Amino acid sequence: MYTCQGPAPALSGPVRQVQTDSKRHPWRRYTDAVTEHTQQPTATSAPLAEGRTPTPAELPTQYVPAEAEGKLYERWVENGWFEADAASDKPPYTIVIPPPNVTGSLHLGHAFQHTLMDALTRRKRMQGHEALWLPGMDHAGIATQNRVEQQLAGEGKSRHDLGREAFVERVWKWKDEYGGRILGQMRRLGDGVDWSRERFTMDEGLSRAVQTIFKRLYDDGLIYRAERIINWCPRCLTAISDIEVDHEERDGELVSIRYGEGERSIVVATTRAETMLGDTAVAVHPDDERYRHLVGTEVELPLTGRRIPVIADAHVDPAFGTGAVKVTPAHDPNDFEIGRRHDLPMLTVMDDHAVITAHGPFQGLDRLEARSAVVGALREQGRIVAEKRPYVHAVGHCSRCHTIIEPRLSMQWWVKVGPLARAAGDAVRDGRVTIHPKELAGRYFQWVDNMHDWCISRQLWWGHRIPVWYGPDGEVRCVGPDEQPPSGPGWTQDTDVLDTWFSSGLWPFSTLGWPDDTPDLAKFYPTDVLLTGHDIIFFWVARMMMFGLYAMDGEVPFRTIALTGLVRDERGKKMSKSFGNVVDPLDWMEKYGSDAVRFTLARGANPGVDVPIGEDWVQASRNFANKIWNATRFALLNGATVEGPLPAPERLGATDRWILSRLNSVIAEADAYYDDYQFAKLCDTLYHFAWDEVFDWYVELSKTTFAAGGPEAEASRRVLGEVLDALLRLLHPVIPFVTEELWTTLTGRPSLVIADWPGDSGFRDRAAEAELAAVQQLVTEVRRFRHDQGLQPGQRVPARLDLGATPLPPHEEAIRALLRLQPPAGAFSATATLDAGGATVSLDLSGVIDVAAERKRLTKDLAAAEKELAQTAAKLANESFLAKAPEPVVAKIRTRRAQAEADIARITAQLDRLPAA
RNA sequence: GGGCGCAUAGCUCAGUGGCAGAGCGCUUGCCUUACAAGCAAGAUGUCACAGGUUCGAACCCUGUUGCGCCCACCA
Repeated sequence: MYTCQGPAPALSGPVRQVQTDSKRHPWRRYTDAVTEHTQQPTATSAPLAEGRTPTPAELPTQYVPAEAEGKLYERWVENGWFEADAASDKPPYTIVIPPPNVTGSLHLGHAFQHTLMDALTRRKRMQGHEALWLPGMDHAGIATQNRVEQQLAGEGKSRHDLGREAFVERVWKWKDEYGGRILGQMRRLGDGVDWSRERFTMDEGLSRAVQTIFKRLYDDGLIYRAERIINWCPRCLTAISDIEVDHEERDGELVSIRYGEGERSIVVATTRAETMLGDTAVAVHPDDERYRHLVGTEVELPLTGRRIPVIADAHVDPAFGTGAVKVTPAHDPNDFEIGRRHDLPMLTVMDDHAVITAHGPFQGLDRLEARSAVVGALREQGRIVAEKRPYVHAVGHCSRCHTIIEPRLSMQWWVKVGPLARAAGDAVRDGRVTIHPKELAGRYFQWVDNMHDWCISRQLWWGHRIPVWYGPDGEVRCVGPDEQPPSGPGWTQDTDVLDTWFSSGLWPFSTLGWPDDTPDLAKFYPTDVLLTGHDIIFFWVARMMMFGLYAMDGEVPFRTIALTGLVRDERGKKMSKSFGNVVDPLDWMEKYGSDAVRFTLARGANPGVDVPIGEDWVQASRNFANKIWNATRFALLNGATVEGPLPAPERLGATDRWILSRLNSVIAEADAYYDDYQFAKLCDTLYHFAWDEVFDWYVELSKTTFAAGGPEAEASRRVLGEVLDALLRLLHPVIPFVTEELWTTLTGRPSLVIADWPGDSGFRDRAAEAELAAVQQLVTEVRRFRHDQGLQPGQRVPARLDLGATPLPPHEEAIRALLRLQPPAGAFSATATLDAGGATVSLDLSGVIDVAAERKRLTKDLAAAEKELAQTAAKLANESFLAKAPEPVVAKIRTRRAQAEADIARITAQLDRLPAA
């Protein structure tokens, strides 16, 4: 008998006013009314009085997630169950959250990754680990600065009107007001993060970590300042790193220009004609016979009146274009290298805004205006040799604002990545860090093995300012966090800030208190899993590896890198604003519950593969949650219990032994899938076990057991309680809300969050499994027959069961109940007899049997069985097969042949027994 | 230019030598007292194409075609 014990919350949700008068309320209207009702829940059930058995009318038949979820989450947080204890002697399990941008809001990609991280930490917590999932946000340099600048623009101001200090203050104010919306959304999603440890990349501790590592790298010669060609965004007005440039194939125009005159002229090709204003040489390949006579001479650079040398450099590809290249060292990375090798002047002809600064008619023109103006002027002079022709080439764009990048000579700060990247590569190569799925390891190596030095300075105001001071006599001093910056006349700090990924690269240890030797750092570093999208392997993952290994004396930042795909729409299309297929997960969470969104995402999570999601699928997940709800409701109404020891197998019927055997197998499978980050298979396994085996078969069978009463029913109540208890525990990491709501009611215990993870007891009962398979086979066969014969599901049919020498006799009552068979009363005339697994079921259909339909059906089955027999027999007659195939395979084929033979005999017998039409 | 991946039911995807699967969708019947957000029964496939290896290929190999992604300083 169910009694409500302890402080568990009662089931909540609206009571559906069950309308039973089907005459006044036709069926269709009834379901519509239900839908409407659940979308706008009004009534809620009062908590059940303690110790009273709920009646069906009191328990809502539909789960309303929106009501339960917020309340449950607050309870978890208030009880401090997500807070990790560094002093605990439990083994640690740590995940740091990929810090979302402070400007961001929760999208399906976050919901997806957060679901998986939450599932991992919740399970580990249940398994007895000191589980820490550490939350926080990234200050997101450019993105945030842009946002606030936009706001200022609305007021007709620019950041320069405010000045640096006031602007940064304004960004902080913005952050306090609008930033971090995503944190509230994470609560809605159910993220079990430790809010007491929330961090921000610009908070005091993390800023100190940034300064510390900068100083250390600087002192080690791994950070330096140099003038190089960098990627310059003329809109953001800052340098950006190579990976912040998106290359897109664009139709450009390749124009050929003649430099010099007559014999001594040379034709070059370019897509950026305006850069010719900064040309300081023409380069040809050293072995190119066509131009050998020109090397060492000078040609006139049109429009400028300058003369520039023709030089030989092996970089030039003689097969491309004319084989001659104009060299603009200040505006092209290759040309810069050529210029360095040949000691050419570096002539800058554009300013920060990509406006021409070179004296002459083009001064003041934007680069694109200048491009056509320059081509026009050249054409007037007859310098355009061939008409410009279309040419597809990759053009770099700013990943933030999509402006075309201008390569530009500039003094910037750099990280020398060589030694750091080598260590980062080795850590994966020698297995100290595992990349999952392993197919994506190649992408990681491709990056760390070929990485160029990293430009880390940004000409922004929002971010960690570079801790370097310049003295009046050209001194450069890098200042550590505990040092006084130099003061006195002429000393100024570098005005640049650091790339936002510099601070996020420290995330796994800076959040734990580094550079201090904190208990958190000792307990929780290295972290266990880094779970993130494969799109930020280079931006973030590789950099954390480099910095982690460097700062933590070679200790890896995480042991496993679990890479996820991107979330797509239900047609597998990328979600984007321009397609109009972007979904706000909050909408779905309100409509179907967080559990439904979480389960759908987890169910699609094949490692490293993109995840499609559609509203229909979320609905299906909601249905699953509701199914669990109702199954538990059934259990409660029938006195399922988790109290007392599980009865010994000898005291249990085959049905109970079967489900316990299956449960333990499923626990083992679930554990394997969790450990391997196979969330899709995990969810599928639990879904089918729960729905197909427990709900559709076990629950149905247990109705008969309960009806019979006695000690077996009593034992069965305990087993049903056990199975549901374990199932709810297994599902809790993925769908924490509905499981919590049900489990606390079922068990009377405080919370699944702090409950134990179920273990595989090792109990298996193959005999019981086979027995129940036979029950299912028989029931399915007779159901099929009933359906084919057009019998109403509820129609009772007199029948005799001859269960013969099968293990089925103990299940006779259950079989009768499932098949709506009643014992024949009085005269019985068998009009149809079915065989399954050695048992026969004879039905009295009082002459209503549709013989033709059944004959057709059986004939079809017979043909299938005969085909199977022919195939298996042929195989077993094949000498080569017998000689070479492994024994289990041969045995399997033999079994199949035997089965086919038995089927043929059975079907033939049934056909023979069919009355004449 | 270099590299990686994919092609299986109407849709989205599992399956990786031994009986072709799941979810959603579809068809038929059903108010069956836990659940119509449900139950029962059912249909649906040139496993992209062409060769090869093998007793046996959706799976391994070669090629073809069509998609997708990542990297890239050839003007």
